[in-house]
Amino acid sequence: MNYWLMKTEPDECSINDIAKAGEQGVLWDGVRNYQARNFMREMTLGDQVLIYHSSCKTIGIAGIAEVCAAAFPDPMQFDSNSPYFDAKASPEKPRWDAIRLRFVAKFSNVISLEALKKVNPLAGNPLVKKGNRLSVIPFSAEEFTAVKALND
DNA sequence: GCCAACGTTGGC
DNA sequence: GCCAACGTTGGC
Repeated sequence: MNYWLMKTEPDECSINDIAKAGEQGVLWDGVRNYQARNFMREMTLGDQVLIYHSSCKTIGIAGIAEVCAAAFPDPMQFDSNSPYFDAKASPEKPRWDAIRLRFVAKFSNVISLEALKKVNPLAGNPLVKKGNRLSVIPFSAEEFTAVKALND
């Protein structure tokens, strides 16, 4: 079992949207960063994922989801009508991956970035570093537990 | 809306 | 392989 954090703009896909998707979960596509993609390829079924709302009014971790489909080629890279289209990708040589995420829990309150910066095990985590742009971040069990504890 | 930080691209 | 230019991210 691995732990991760994934960023999303809640206008695009919020923790509520994931909850509404039910058992089959949501398609997590559009990741166009190699480091983030490589992390997605390491994900296995049942991995726990903290859902982080960015670029919005209430920034922070909103809940937990789990991986319900491991990495597969992101269909949007082949769709010339999609903003995620990549002319350099082909079905024979896909470049980008997607996963699926299923709802696990919504926190009673969004755990704010300000609060996260005060969590000891998170010191040094890219999430709380200025200028960080990584949208998929691996978490240790200790980091995950410390975040989850803030919801209790 | 601003702007610092960052990743990617492309000329050389 | 370097690095300037550019586009994007993301907090404020």
